[in-house]
Amino acid sequence: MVKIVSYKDLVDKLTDIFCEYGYDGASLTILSQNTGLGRASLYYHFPGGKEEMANAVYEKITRDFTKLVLSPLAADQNFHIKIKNMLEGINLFYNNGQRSCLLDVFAIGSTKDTFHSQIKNAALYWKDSLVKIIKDEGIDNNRAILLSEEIIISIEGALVFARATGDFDSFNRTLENILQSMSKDIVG
Amino acid sequence: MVKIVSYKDLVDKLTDIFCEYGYDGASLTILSQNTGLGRASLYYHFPGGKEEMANAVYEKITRDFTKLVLSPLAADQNFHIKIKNMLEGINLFYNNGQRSCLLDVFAIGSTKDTFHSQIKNAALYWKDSLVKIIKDEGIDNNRAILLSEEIIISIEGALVFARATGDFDSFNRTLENILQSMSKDIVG
DNA sequence: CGTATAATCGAACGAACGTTCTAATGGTGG
DNA sequence: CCACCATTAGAACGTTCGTTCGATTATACG
Repeated sequence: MVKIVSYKDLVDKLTDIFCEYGYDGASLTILSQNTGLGRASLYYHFPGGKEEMANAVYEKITRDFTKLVLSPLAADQNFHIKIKNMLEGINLFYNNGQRSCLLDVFAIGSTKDTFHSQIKNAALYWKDSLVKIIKDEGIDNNRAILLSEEIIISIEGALVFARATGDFDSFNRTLENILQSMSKDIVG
Repeated sequence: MVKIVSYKDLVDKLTDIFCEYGYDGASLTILSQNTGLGRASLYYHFPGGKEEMANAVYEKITRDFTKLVLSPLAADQNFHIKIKNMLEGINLFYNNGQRSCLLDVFAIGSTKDTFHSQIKNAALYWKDSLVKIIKDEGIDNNRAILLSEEIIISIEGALVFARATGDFDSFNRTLENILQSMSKDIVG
């Protein structure tokens, strides 16, 4: 277990806890025990309580996703590099498929109403970013949309499958498949 | 809102509630209000309390999934009919993609430990069933495994994407794509 | 070194939790 | 019509929830 020595470490740890127990399942007792901080200490860092902790975690996730997944797509590089970097970002973001719960945690339970529109926007922005760079390769709009959705669907599905079966290799295989099929679809 | 007049209706309603709030988020107050039954009445039908309610819901889901998705794959029909029937079963089971939370609910929070091995077994059995009928079409083992995983991953990913974006048409499109790509992969 | 402030903690709060109790209904067969 | 049992429900149970309090310990700076 990683010792918590900074605010960043604390948010990281909270992320893990919320992923494991869900927002509603992560009681203050659990949060206290798993962080190693007393209940009151958690309230020192997050005066808004559990809700503020969830916000901090979600903001961190959003920052990471933007940095690791979205920004590579907007970089000034050729198509294959952009896709490749995005997939590597996905792998980092989801920790080789072992952190597949990041979205589900906020999409279910008490946090659903709070974050649903944000999750929706993120998903659509991700899709639009893909559509854009695929169209830049000369693919027509409708087909670019379909390909973009297929990419996202494959990634999200691979996460679900990996978590359900415990077979995390399949996640990496899926990412490789996406890269290869993109080569065929775009170049060939 | 559908009036509850039978035990089956009750379990159906509980399924919806658990899907919306998650297991930990679905308090007895919520369960009571949304079913229209008093707290004690719920305990009359489920003496084991909330845990027994979750078990009943999970058993119902398992029965439905077996009937709608798995059994078509074991039927005595040709390959395309089997895949087609399975996809139609998926569409019924997930209610056109609008009930995408069925697994997540039990995969997160307090119910995780209880149901994880069962979910894993179901996923692997689904995959094995697909591998079997694909191999029967003359496809070698490794490729059959990859195709089977791709099918499941596409379905699960489409559910996640549809829920995130609210675009449930994409779910049906994905199911159609699977059917078409299967035609190409197997026949062609 | 002393002091201000950052950070910690266990104890205790009211509210909400899952559960159980006791009593009142509803319909069905004698 | 009555007796019976399936089914209902509100009130109260002890427990745990998220939150706050009061006070103690570390850290940093003049």
